[in-house]
Amino acid sequence: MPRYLVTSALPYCNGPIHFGHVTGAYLPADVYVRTLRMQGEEVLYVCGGDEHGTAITINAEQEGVPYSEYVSRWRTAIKDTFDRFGIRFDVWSGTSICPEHAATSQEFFRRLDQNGYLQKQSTEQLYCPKDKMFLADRYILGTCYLCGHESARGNECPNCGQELEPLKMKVARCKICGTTPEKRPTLHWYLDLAQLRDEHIGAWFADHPWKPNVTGFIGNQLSQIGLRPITRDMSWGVPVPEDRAGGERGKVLYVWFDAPIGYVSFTQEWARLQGKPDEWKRWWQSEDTRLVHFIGKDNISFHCVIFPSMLFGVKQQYVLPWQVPANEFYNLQGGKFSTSEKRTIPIEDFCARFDPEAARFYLLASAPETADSDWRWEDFQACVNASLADKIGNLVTRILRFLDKNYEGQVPACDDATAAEFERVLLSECGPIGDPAVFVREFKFRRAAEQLVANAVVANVFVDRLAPWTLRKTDPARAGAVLAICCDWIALLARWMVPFMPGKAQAIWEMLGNTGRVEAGGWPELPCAGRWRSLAAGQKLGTVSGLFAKLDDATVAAEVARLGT
RNA sequence: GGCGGUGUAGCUCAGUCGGUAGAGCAGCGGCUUCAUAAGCCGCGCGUCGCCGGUUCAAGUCCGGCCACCGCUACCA
Repeated sequence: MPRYLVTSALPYCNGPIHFGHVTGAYLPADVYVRTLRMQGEEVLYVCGGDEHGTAITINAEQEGVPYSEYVSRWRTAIKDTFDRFGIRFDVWSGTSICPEHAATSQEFFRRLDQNGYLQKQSTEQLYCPKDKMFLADRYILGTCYLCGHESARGNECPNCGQELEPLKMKVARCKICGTTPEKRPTLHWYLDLAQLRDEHIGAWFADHPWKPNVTGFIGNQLSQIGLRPITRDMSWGVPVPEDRAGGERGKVLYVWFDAPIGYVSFTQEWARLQGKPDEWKRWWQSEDTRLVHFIGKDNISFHCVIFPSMLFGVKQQYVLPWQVPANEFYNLQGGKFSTSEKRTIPIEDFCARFDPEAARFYLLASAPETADSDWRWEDFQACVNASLADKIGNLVTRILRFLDKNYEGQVPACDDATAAEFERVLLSECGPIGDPAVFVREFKFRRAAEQLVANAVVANVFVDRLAPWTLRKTDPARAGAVLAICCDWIALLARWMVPFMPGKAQAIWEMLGNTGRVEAGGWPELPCAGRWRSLAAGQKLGTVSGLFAKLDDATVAAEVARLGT
């Protein structure tokens, strides 16, 4: 029996996340996890903040707050977004706060070094004598040697857009104090990716059935990889372990190296909190584990080449990724999401005026699974109004309100013979019924969302055919039986809905008069005659209310106008 | 420059191993009235970006071209 270790890309704690992140790496993972859980699979869902690196130190310094405080603030803000959208991890930590993280990252470094996969090289870098530190690219200002622009950043000129080499920069100066830096040699460690590729990773990648966009993205990158630096001169990060540092000081692991190790260290933290400190090994060092990384396309190289190389290189029986369902990019109304340029949808503001569960559904239905895609407000409106409110929501209210008015708010009786007759109609003549979980397991969330709506339509077709509002006048018992079947179908729908819209699913469950959690009964199999109904005749229905609020044209137009396009 | 992606009905997109082009939305017509004026049924010959090639047969493989976009910076 396999167990599923699911991760979502560790969000970089340097700013808010937006819908693109949510639909790219977090929401699909949450749906996947919820679905597998209901199907009885053993699943662990791991995530947390990626909290080192110079982008963070520079921004924290500009704000004049300690690094730890800066990342803590963003870690909290990002987690708040996940909470609002019902994305639930089994463990949520951060690379700068997880007690296990530094030691585990150092252990990776140590093992890779001992196994001969690291090389040391000395290079010239710019050093600020006043601040007594080597300057990372982003800490260097200077005159662009290509166009003469006077305040080019160390690695890129904002004027001519060219990439720059810091050492060639004219009139360079330290971004912190303005002092002219000097060149000094510095020693760094490099990961020998070519060796790891030739030993195992190349063949492993080639043999694996990846999503087409993953295979395409990696392309011939494997043939070009070589040494990749894994240390930097700075203070914010995991220190190079003393026993391997050879007297070198002030070196930390490069942020890209320690970040994915967070998946491991966060699992260790989770295990300790469970009171079973060795339990993490069962997840990471077992052949039965299926490791699934949900990421965006910019992270494909890391999760399909570099991190697997690290996992393999330590030679500790770590499992390598089983699937990497990478998504493409998600745009906003035809343009990129850009927080700095206000081309975004502020999460808190959105949640105050719209339904986050409806957004969950739309984000999944429009996810960039095979190509870049867009949040379009008009599409969101159509999705909410037509699919959610009219097809699903209205199905629930039309049936339950009818029962409230004419059947004392109870689930009517339906004898076996009548049930068999109606089941034949419902299951074979009212449209294509499908199991959304089949698509979820294939990482086809758009199709899964479509199938969910299609399954609701089946009941609309059924009730239209049998027309209980007419039938009731001549044969109220038979009309009641039609509605009883509909109630059972709605219960089934609620269970299928859980991974997509957990709150709505629970609401429907309770409107049917059920108690407890809707997911408690597990995942429903595709219904087959005589074996799918769950409600007892005479069950008292709960309070019926509308599930989805519709969006009017003016509201949508206002949102589009706010984007200024 | 290099790498990659996309180009299929008005719109958004599916099209697995090559074998007579599909869905949803919008639009048009009809039925129905239980329901958030909701529901159901019917209606789609579109040069599958362009040119050429392979093949009995190509949206689906190969070559070239055009258009738009992204990446080449640890920001999904």
